[in-house]
Amino acid sequence: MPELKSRQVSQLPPLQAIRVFEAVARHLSFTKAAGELGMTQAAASYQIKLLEERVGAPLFLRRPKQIVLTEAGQRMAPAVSEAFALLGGAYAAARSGADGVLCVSTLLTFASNWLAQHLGSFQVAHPSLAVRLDTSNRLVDFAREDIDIAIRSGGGNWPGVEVHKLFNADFTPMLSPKLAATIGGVKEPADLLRLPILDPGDIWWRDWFIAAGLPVEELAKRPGSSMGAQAYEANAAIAGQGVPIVTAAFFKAELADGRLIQPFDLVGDDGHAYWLVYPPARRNLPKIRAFREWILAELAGQ
Amino acid sequence: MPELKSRQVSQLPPLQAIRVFEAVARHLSFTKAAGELGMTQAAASYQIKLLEERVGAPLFLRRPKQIVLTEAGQRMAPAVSEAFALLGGAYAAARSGADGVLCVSTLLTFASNWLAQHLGSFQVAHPSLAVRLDTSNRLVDFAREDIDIAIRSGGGNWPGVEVHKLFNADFTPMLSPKLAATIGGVKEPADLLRLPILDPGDIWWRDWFIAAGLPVEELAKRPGSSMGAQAYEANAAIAGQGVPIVTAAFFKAELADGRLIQPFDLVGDDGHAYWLVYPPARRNLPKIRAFREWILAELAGQ
DNA sequence: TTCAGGCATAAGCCCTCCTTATGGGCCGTG
DNA sequence: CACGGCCCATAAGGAGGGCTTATGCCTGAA
Repeated sequence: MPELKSRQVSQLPPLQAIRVFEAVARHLSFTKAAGELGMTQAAASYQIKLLEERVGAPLFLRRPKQIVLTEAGQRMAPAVSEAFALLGGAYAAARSGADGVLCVSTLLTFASNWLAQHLGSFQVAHPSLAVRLDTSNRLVDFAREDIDIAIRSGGGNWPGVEVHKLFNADFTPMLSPKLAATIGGVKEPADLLRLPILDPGDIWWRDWFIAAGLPVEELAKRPGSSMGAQAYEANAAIAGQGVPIVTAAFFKAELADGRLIQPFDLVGDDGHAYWLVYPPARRNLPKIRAFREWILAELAGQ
Repeated sequence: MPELKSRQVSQLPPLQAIRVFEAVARHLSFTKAAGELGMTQAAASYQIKLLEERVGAPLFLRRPKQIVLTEAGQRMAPAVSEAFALLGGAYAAARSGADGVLCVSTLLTFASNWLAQHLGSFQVAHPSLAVRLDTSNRLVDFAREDIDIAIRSGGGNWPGVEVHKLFNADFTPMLSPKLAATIGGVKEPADLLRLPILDPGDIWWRDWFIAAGLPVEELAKRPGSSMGAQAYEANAAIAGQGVPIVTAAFFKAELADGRLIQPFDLVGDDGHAYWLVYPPARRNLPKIRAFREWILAELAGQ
């Protein structure tokens, strides 16, 4: 469609040439403008000549020691400068805006069990970065939603995204030291049978009982009450209300300060893990890099 | 200077990509925008992807039946549209402005002897074209002065300009019929010796006297009074005050209506001529073309 | 007169950007 | 439910725009 093309071309000037014109008009010098634009004087000369032919009139008068704008050039220069200022502003705004807000899509579990406790340190480290959490269990599609980076749980084999493993979604019983003390300490798995089990219907309990050699039937006898989020169960555990089976990695802080204890090294593992994922194209964006490095360091450093 | 270049590039976006972005943002469709810009959908997709990588954030969310602007895209779109409107306006203004005013540099002689009588018909034929005359005898340099087209006298061999010969700068005596009648008509060159010679010091008289076989000494005896412009001498001649030697082509109208007569076919010619000149690059500009065609037709048609 | 600064021009090459071709996702309809 | 249409993404390939280097010209200053 050469016709359409030529029509369009005549409506709007060659942009590269216009950019050069703007610089030349500001400096009133081909050489200086070329320097500012990072190109040679010859290139600037070429572009101006091109533009003059398109406009149909000279834009500069070549005087010995300097150039001056022609009437046509004077008409064009102010508006062009303003347009470029606008363009530059918009671009910069989009760029910095892109750096200023980080949209994290995260699983509910991860948000309440881990991010809630740790995000503060990220904010402190990057005060200029506003974090917007988008909490849902959908598998976000970076092409369709305005999301920068996400936490997913699963096998880690998603196409078209860059992934970093955060930790395995393993599970093991946890309880408060006080509760353990009520039965003289928890020495072996069977001791758990003498304590309240939180959410005994959880599939994880079943797996763990099997791995630990405990009778699965015991679980069925217990009163079932699913709390949903691990954080709630953990709180109940801290309060001494019973023993949940949870992902230890979520509660490193509680383990560290003694509010909770992990009585056994035995952990269940269904092969799933938590992953940090983002589009490969944005791997090196400052905010992506900042979040990635922070979260990996945070997990490694504890 | 790769450093400078990359710095610059990061300050201002890739312009072609921005132009595509503007169209896409307006249509909210890659395909339609590509159509408007006279390129393929693939090209639009490519440019948007490029821009998104530069900005560091997606600008559009790809939804099934249509695309929508992301937050970053929304921030950018209005300013970008405005900037392009500005650019388009400035460009159009420069373009049309370039077509609206025609600067003609002309020799004093030509202006008063020919243009003054004829320019009116050009104005009538091109009412939207304003003509600005720049009258001087300098040899204008199109690179240094804001001139569109010029009339020059000389050999016609100037480098770097396009030339059209208007007519030879020949010369021959002219006089009013009444003055001729006072001596019973002018039949042969020698008859002129019985009449007043206007500006007898003019080199043209000398040349013509020699060509006509008249005694050159006669000229020296006459009272010298140079009037300068041929138009003044012609007026004096019409008033019957004497005989000037002038370029016949300037006075076709006077010859046609009988105010002046050219008694002899003998014309002097020093090889010079009047020429229309302009930069080759502007050969096809509407206003250049209009003036050229008009002046050539005007001279041919008489 | 020579030198320095600045623009124009020519030749040549690289890389951007566009095209064609193809595939995938989602929608509607028969 | 399958099929065709619409729209966008991607890959490969090619043309030409636009940059660089090299050189020349002009002018004003020393």
